[in-house]
Amino acid sequence: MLNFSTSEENYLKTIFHLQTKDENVSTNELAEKLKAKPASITDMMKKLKNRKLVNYQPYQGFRLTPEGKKVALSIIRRHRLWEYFLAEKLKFSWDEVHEVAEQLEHVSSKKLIDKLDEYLGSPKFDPHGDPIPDTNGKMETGKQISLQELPLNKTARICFIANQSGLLLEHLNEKKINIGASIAVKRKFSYDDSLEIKLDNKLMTISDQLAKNIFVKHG
Amino acid sequence: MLNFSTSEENYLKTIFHLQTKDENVSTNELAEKLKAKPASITDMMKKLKNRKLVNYQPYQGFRLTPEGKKVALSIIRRHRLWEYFLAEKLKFSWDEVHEVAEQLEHVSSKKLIDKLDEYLGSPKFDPHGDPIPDTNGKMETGKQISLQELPLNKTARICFIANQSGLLLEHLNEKKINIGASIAVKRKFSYDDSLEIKLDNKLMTISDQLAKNIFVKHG
DNA sequence: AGTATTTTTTAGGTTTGTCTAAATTTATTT
DNA sequence: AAATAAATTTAGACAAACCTAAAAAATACT
Repeated sequence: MLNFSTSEENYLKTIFHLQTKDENVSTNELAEKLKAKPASITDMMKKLKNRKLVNYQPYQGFRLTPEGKKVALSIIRRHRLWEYFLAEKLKFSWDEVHEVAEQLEHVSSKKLIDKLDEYLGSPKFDPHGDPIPDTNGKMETGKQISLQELPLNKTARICFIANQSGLLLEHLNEKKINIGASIAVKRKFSYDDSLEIKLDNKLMTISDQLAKNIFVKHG
Repeated sequence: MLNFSTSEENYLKTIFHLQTKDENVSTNELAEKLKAKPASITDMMKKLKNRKLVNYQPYQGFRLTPEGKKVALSIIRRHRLWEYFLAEKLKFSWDEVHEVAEQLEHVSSKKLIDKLDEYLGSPKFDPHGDPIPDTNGKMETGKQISLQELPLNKTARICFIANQSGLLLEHLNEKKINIGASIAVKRKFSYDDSLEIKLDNKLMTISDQLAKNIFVKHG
């Protein structure tokens, strides 16, 4: 894979996040996300079109080519792996990791990212619950959310426990709450944000604190 | 501390490495180190002089101001901490770390570096044996000498391995001779210049060839 | 000291990525 | 379908960081 400038990488990454199945990304849309002027977007689109990273026809918006998507995914991979590293190893809080990862993601060394991934144990989700693409750009579908964010009566699967302290794990064990289990939220009590959940056809109540550390995926 | 461009940071860092107590750095000297043309150096010196980071008089060479030195040391700190991280945690070999650290050193987040330092246990030497400056730019100053030059019974710390070949590293590994270890020379055999050394309270004999490649610092 | 050589600087140009302002195309409204 | 508004592109400019070639200063050499 060739080398790209920080600017090009940011454009590709942002287009990836903006584009949907059927709709092209518009110049103004991208300009706003990147905090740049529309004229700058047009300039860059011409360049990226030349490099065959986007499909672009004047006045018609643009989208990534398969090659462009591949590059975007590798940047997103770097970003999310660094976020994971910052949170997990350096103990950054979840809301501080993004800014620093924005810089780290542009360090281009395949070997660095592969070794970082290995060192971290090939995590599948970053600290915001977003899936981390693998070397081939493949990743889990859907976003990981905390149990607290799960809408009422939506069935989901437990896939990750954050902030793994001994006490928390012990508590989960006692309540027989395990990774992989099917779970749904039946009631939310606004007084203390505790939840009534349904697990293995059994109802129980869990605290806000606990719910925030249980991550689930739809489906 | 203000923010500097990658280019400015590379200039400051390189001037720091080139300047000596009494001699200014010359335009050509810096041009060669940075693989740039002399004209580019002059351009940048004007800019850095404006920012009061170097003392520069046309045709007279230049050197860092105290402020410039402070910035240079913080870049060197970042570089060496990342080198340590790459070698120690990601298991890069000593000769691969520099190139990647050249990129990582320009990620500017005070918090990142402080947390990285803490995570690594505030190491004092990087994988090449060079001292790592602390937050205030202070670092170990002792002069590096080869083990062959170390006086009898003086305790010293291993800080640098020269001429690192795979064989040498393997050999050191086998003898459990590591950077940072405390070491002293007990006897010198003039027949073949081999040494009897004390390492971790154990006596062993090493060849002249090996001793010449091990660098230590007093203290 | 006067000339030749080396070093350094100046002048002007290039590339990348940005901008503003004007022109153009597309979309919306009456 | 015109007229108006919005979105997009073009044209031209600018800053950073580099370059080449020519000029100027410092140094070295008879």
